[in-house]
Amino acid sequence: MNIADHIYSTDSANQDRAQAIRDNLRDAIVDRRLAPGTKLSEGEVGTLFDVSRTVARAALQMLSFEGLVRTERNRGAFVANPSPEEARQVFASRRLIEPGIAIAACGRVTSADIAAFRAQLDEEGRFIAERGPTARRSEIKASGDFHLLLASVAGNAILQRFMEELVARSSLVIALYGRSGASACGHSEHTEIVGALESSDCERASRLMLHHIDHIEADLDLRVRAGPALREALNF
Amino acid sequence: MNIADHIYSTDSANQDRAQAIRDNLRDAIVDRRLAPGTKLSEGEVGTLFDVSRTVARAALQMLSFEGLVRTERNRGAFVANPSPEEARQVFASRRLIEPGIAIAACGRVTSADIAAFRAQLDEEGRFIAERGPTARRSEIKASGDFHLLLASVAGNAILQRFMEELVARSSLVIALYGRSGASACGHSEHTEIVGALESSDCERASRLMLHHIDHIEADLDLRVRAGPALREALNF
DNA sequence: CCGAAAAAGATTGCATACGATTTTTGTGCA
DNA sequence: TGCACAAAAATCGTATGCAATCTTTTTCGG
Repeated sequence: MNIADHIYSTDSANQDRAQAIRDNLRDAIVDRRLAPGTKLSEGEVGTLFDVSRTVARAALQMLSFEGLVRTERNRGAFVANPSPEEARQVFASRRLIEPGIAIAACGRVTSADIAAFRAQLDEEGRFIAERGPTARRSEIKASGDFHLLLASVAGNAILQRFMEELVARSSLVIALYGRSGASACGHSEHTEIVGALESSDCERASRLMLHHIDHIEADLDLRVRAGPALREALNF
Repeated sequence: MNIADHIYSTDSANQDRAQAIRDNLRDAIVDRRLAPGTKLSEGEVGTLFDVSRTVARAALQMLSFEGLVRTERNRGAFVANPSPEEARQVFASRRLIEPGIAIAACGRVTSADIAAFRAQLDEEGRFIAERGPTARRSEIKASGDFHLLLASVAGNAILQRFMEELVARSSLVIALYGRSGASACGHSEHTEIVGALESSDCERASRLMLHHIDHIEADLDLRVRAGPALREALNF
């Protein structure tokens, strides 16, 4: 049994190893342990997870589909470095989809779901209270998980997958363009949304979600700067 | 210039052959030249397109991500056979997304776009007038292309890709569960939507789109039947 | 000393090879 | 004939090898 197996046996009984590697890399990207622009060479990924380039390549292809890595022919794969325009499109998509997801979830939410939401909110709160970069990462991830939980409650597998992609890309965007930690604010908004769900006020849940997304995007600084392009050119 | 060109010209010149094979297979699936449940073996696809299994496998993996192909470990890839529940989710997703796309497109549409829409509608009309299964296939494809054209006008690459997936899956669903050819009706609705776009009546365009999707779904017979499961069991 | 061309090294794209698993075919027995 | 079981064929999952392409280093002329 190799290292990778040891790590991921608990994670999930994924059909193939490529998917497990994909999940792991995605977490690393979303957590910002892998900075935008970082090169992900097939060989390196392969040796890191103790698989051949074939499998590593498949994992990178999956991430490329999700928009988390960008591949250039004969050059390789890099952690995506979304432009301000892409960032705007991500949030435009979320503004379009998530209020509807909130309504759908509101119509199907059970008491067990509410309990799951409460647990999720608690975890979020814990990470916000903590200090340090690790807690910060966990906080971003937990914030995204709230939206994914909502999507799963909505009961539409297709929309759920779309949301997974949008949340992951949002994490990248926030990492790149986030100005402050308006996270506490985000947390209170999450709490409000759960409250609306609990009282079956679907219209309110939808409206709160829309405002929430607006607030997240308002915290971004999407002005074009030379920074990212330069860093990109220097292959950093 | 067809829709596919329209979509991918902006994206990038096709990176590799796998993508070309993917496009080809997708067309075949959407056109129903490949029936749901058909086995797509890596070797067969490879020899058919004169590439190695490696490349064929990559193409099948892409289709699997789009939901057009279902892969089973150690068994292979099959053209997707969406269940009635999946069909409902596809249309629920479209009801959520496409009215918003119509509004976005309405706010950005140019006279050149209108001309493209007119050409698209003309082509649709031609296929409807013709008889025979080939025209029928082209008609379904043209109908989908209308929605993809609208998505491209909306100017959001992420939503555009979501729509590509949803339209492709819709074609599968219609092929499986379509009752009649309410296509003429669909055509007239497309015409109306273009009219709304032309007069910049965004609210109306959005409303017409929602009704249009409802009409398409209303033409489906989503009752569960033994048929597909049996055919599936027989590996046909 | 600096810049450009050339060689060396690294990395990707793709094909092929081989073990593992599944499916099909063939055979013996009731 | 019909069924269980084993051999054979087909197919998949994965590793590895080679050519093409890109990147880096070295070398040489100015």
